[in-house]
Amino acid sequence: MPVKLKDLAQQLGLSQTTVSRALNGYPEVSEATRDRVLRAARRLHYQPNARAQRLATGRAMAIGHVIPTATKYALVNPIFADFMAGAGETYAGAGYDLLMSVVREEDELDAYRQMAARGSVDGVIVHGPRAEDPRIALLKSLGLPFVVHGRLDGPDQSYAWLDINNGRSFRRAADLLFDLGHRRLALLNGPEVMDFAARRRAGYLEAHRARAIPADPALMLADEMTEGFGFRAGLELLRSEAPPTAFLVSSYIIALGVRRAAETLGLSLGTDISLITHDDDLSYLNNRGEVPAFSATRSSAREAGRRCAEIVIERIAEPDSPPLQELWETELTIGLSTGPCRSTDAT
Amino acid sequence: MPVKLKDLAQQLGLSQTTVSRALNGYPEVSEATRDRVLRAARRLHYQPNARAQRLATGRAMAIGHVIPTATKYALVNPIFADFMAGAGETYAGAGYDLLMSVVREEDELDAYRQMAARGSVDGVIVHGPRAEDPRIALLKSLGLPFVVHGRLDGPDQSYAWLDINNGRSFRRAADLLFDLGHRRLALLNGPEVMDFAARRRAGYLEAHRARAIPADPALMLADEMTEGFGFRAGLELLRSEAPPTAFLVSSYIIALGVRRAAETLGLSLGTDISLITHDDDLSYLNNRGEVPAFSATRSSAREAGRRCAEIVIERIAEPDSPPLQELWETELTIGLSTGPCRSTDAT
DNA sequence: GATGTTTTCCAAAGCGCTTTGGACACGCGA
DNA sequence: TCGCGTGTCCAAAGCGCTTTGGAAAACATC
Repeated sequence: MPVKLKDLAQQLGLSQTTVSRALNGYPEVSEATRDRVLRAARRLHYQPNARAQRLATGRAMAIGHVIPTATKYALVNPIFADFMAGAGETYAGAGYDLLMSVVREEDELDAYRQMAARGSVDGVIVHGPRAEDPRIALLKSLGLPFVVHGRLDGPDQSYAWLDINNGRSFRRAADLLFDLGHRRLALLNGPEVMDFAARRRAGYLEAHRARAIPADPALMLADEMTEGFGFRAGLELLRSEAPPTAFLVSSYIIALGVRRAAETLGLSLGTDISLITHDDDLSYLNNRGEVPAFSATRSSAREAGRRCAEIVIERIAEPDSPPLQELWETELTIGLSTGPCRSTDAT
Repeated sequence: MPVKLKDLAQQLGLSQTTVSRALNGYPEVSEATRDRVLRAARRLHYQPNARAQRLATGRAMAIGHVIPTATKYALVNPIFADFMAGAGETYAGAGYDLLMSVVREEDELDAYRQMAARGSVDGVIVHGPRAEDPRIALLKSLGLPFVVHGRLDGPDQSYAWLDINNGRSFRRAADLLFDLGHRRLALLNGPEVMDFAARRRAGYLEAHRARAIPADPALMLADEMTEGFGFRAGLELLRSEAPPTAFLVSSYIIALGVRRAAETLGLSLGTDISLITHDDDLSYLNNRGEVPAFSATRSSAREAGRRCAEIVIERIAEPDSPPLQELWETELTIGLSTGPCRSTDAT
């Protein structure tokens, strides 16, 4: 039987009011009694009942993350764990809980509605925005504070988001490959209904346009970001009539597949062909070290999680403040997977 | 302003009691009025306030997952996302929320204590049990229903767990490699303070003992299950005086690193050297298809998540029932990474 | 028709906190 | 002395549900 506020008050010969105020740092209580209260609370291992607190304050002290358990565009992807870990750290520090709701894709919007109606969270983080994503409008109409990890074009641009500069990131990566003499760059992208993938493609195309190099549609593939996709696509492209000399890929996992394909064909990354991947700096795919295995556009998913959590907490505190929007640049780091173009017909 | 029970009752000209009972399926209400109530609830989009419900019922309707944000033995590993997705599906179906708490490793036990004391969850799932794990004893003393994903030896064996047969799994894999003529098997394991890793090592050793083949300590490595570990260890072992002809590795991610090492040295998996990995059947590392890339001991992390969630929900419903313990066998599936031993000195 | 029994509903008391609207004591200046 | 602010504290009224302990009505039994 846990000790409750009433018990504590009784022990101290004080009212619940005073004890509550003492614990919550209100000024209407003398330092002497506050001290007494805190001391007793510690001694009796008093922990306020979360359920009661939430009802009384009308706040859930929780942030929601809705994860569609999709067959397509699965969010159950490698960056997810790191992002959540980052967000979770911030929540813990701020006294918030992290509520994760895994739902079928078609129930996704309902999940948000329900969170709002039932009051089980004070705010949410929106993952993986897609083109024409209905979630922003919904959340606005629900009045539920939120922040988007990523962003999206659309008529209404007044919402909080945190994104990396996907366009510039891939533009720069493509530029680098061009500078190395490559002319035929394959793009292995994530599903291009996802906003981030669309922007990366745009950056890739922009780099071509800037140099008046035609972009070959046959070199631009998009699919789920699995190792298998990288392998199959890599194999197919490298065996084709006019193979690419370099790859620009959207995820480390895809890159691993491409490397397998290359090595299956006896080609070596960094010498025979070049590759630059986006790298979410995941804890279990460490691409650091003196010389990283892959040249990469790097941005930490974990750091993004941390910051998104901060932003949503700020928005809960001040829902009417102008929405924060942060665009992070990525680091373009050179690793072992890039080198000058060797192909004879490249020049 | 959301519609609440009181409003609904007023609208219907009924008491809150009756409406509540009608909604919650109690028998003390006629079918006619129940129907009327449900209809009105739907029409007015009534959603019971979760906070109030939790306080009134004394149940949190949430399951906790404590994730230590460790530098060592990080749980932020690839299987995590899939496991959570599986568990989340079950929770959603049963009306439970998933509460995730990311804490510093030294605060881990406190996180459980707090969950129990504050009543923010009804039960927890314990991840990644380690040797002499204090969590089981703690949770028992807290009276918080729980299930362990994995298991561990210890004096008190009466707790619920779900584990794969790590010992037999690696025993069988080693046997297969022996049958293929290999005699020097490298073991690239996870940190052996983790129970699963210790059992895999035991299985590996048992296979050696059964054939009276000495196990070379130089071939047995354990570390964080990263791609980098696989690469470095693979490189080092393959370059050594007496290299292994086959690898037994604890994670797909490690296996990817070993493959990189092998191919860096111009060796090909399945012909020059063999490899069997444990495969958690992760959605983004699909090792299926007609012939999988890796021979593997396979068991779905997602399925495990689903089942663990079911078990913990059962335990919440009946805390005094005898604890369920499930030991799953893995599938030993043959892929492209295994073949007969070619080494001349193998026979 | 009187007496149980069952069905159907309700008023009110929680759940364990926070917060409102005083009450009381004390010190201060007028 | 009075009045007034100020610093401390408290009783009680929420928060929005569930649940207890009836009461009234409807039905069955003799």
